[in-house]
Amino acid sequence: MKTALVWFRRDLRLADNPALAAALDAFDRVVPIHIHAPEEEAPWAPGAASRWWLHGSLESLDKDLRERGSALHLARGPTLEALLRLVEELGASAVYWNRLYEPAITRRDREIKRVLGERGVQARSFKATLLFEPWEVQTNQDQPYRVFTPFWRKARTQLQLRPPLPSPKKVPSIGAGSGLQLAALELLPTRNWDEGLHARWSRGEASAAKALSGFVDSSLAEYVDERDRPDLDATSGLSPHLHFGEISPMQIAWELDQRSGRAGHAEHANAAEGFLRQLAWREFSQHLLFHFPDMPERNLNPRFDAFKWADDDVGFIRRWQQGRTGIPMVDAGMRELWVSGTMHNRVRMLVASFLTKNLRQHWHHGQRWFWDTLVDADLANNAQGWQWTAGCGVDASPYFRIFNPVGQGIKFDPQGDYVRRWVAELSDVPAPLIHRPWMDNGLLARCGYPPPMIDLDASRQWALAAYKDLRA
DNA sequence: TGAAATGTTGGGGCG
DNA sequence: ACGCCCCAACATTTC
Repeated sequence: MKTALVWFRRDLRLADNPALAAALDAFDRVVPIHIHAPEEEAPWAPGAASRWWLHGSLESLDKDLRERGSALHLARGPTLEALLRLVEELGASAVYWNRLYEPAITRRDREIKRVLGERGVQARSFKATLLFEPWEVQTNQDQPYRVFTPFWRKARTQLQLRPPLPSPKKVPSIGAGSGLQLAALELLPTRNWDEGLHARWSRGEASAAKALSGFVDSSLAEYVDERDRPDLDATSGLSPHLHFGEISPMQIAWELDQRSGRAGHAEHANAAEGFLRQLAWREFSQHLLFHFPDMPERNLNPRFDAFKWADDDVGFIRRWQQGRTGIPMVDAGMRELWVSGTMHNRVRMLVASFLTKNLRQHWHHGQRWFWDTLVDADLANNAQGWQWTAGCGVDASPYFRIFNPVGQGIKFDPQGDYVRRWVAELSDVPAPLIHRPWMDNGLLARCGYPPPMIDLDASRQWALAAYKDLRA
């Protein structure tokens, strides 16, 4: 009897899982394992919202495995020691896993591969998490890309769709005794702040598939036109599912292609292409992080190191975090984040612009808050997004691009429904005033809503001046 | 994946 | 009919 371990990390699905499929092909017994070792990802160990998601996703995977005659074996790190112990205990001759690309993880996994190899244990990793591995897309001079559009132009020509691997009907396993209980990982909050998360999200592979089909059925056709509208339900909501690998980008790309091909309408194809382009941002972020591993810590554009941030202002940062800035669109976004663990992408850009430009607080503060509160917190996406808005990234928004949260509100939340949904104090304010309630004398006091913590126009001028300094 | 300031154009009111 | 002005709409420039 030949036994393999399949080491689940952020590929918490059974369908389209190349490591699992390959192990099932080649071995008599396959033991699915997950090793809890957050300290190995320091300083970017998963935040609170991510841990909440992980709990549910592991629970779901375990249930799906049990329906197939197996179960998820949980262990605690250090990962290498846990793997060696399990290999020994189970008499396994191989460990299979799907690749991740973050610096701390690639470093660790390379070492694990080396040690397993030395001990005569076959260690194989697979491509599963991305459409393009970071080294697969290169300029004609064999360099990594730094700008999204040329990256995508090149990658698009290389995209080879394939049908997703089917979910195995059975996972022949053996009891891998003495595993940990999920509760022992202590992933869930001790204080009860996760009601909003439960209300918004269903975790696990089946929920991910449902989110995809729901999106494709009801929103894809309008995606290009409506994806910037936080007041509408126009986005896919797939990002946390993707982050934890409950669904693969290939499953999504394949489904999009099937639908647009079948429908045969140009607009369907156009919508599918638009969504694929958004998926490509995720690929691009991973590409950048792989080639520029200090992206989460350091400005990709070193000229920006000289930028004069305002002194850290804990009071400012806290008001931003709590959604008490007095700017309705900013507060709506920050409260949506706190309550539901997510924020509409356009609003992410706008609150980030507000923190880094109007308040001129270092982008690290925003990055860290998002890291802890987003259920889709992803090292590459998060770092790339913050560097983009702050203007210090390689393909960054130019320094003078400062969002006006009032203008953004009027444009993308025209009736104010988004603000009313998240900012209870403003629930009775009519559309013309909703994005600038301070224009009506006495309205703020009646609503119990704070005045703007900062003058938008003056702080804009201030930021422009600071950024101009940098250029000189 | 801006916003505001400035420039240009063209239609309509009006003497 | 014509020129003039106003101004909205759009385009371009600048930060």
